[in-house]
Parts: sequence; structure tokens; C-alpha cells
Amino acid sequence: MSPKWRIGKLWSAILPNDEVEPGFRERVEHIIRQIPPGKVMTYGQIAALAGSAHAARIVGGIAHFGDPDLPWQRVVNKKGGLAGGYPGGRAEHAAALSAEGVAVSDAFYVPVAELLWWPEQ
DNA sequence: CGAGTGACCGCAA
DNA sequence: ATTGCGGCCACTC
Repeated sequence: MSPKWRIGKLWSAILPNDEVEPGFRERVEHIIRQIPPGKVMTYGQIAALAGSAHAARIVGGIAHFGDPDLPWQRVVNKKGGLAGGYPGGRAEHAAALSAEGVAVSDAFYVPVAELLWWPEQ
């Protein structure tokens, strides 16, 4: 696979037909909105779907400065660990997930293997 | 404008 | 098993 790997196929599965191809941030925010309650996605997964497989970090940046109305509590890292930068810290992040029925361990980890959601469904 | 930083990931020692 | 570092794009200063 080339470094500039694109996943146009998966992206087209969640992008409405009449939408023009938006910027990276727009794509990330669009993906976040598709995550159903009780499910989670990882930063790397979102970055890949948005078009840059190694831009997981950027997703974190958007999470911090981006739209606070988006369900960022449904975004966790690859190990299922919660985000320390979440408003109120990991405790608030855990509380938001618990409210949706997600089991969060005492060490602030979620069973990402079971809860991981893909937009192609 | 330019440079630095970030709620991350994956591969190499 | 752990540690280090490159990479990506958007945002702030």
C-alpha cells in the first residue's frame, strides 16, 4: 500500500450522494455524527476513513478544538482507553459512555473489540 | 503569513 | 515485553 492510501470506497458508503467532497475536518465530524449510541470508534479508524491513515493525531486535535456538540465520548483510542483531554477528564468521559450503556472498567477502558462500529453497516 | 503542538498509531530498536 | 520516533492535518499563537 502506498503512503497516500485512500479509502474512497468506505467513505462513499457514508457520504450522501449530493454532498461534495469536504475537507478533512468536515469528513471527521461527519463520521463522528454517524456513530450510534452505545458504540465506539477509534481515532486511527476515523483518520483512515477520513482519508489519512496516519492522521489519528489530527482527529485528537479536532476533538479538542472542534464542535463540542459532537458525541466525542464515542471516540476512544486503539486500546479502548478514554481521553484525558475530555472536558472534565476521563471521569466525565466514562460517565458519558456509561449513560449510553457502555461498560467502562475501573481503569477507564472499554471493550473496544465488542463495541467497535464501522459505518459500512 | 510561519512555526509549534496535539484527546494517536504503528513500526523499529 | 518496553521505549523511541516519524507521520499526518487542523488549529493556535
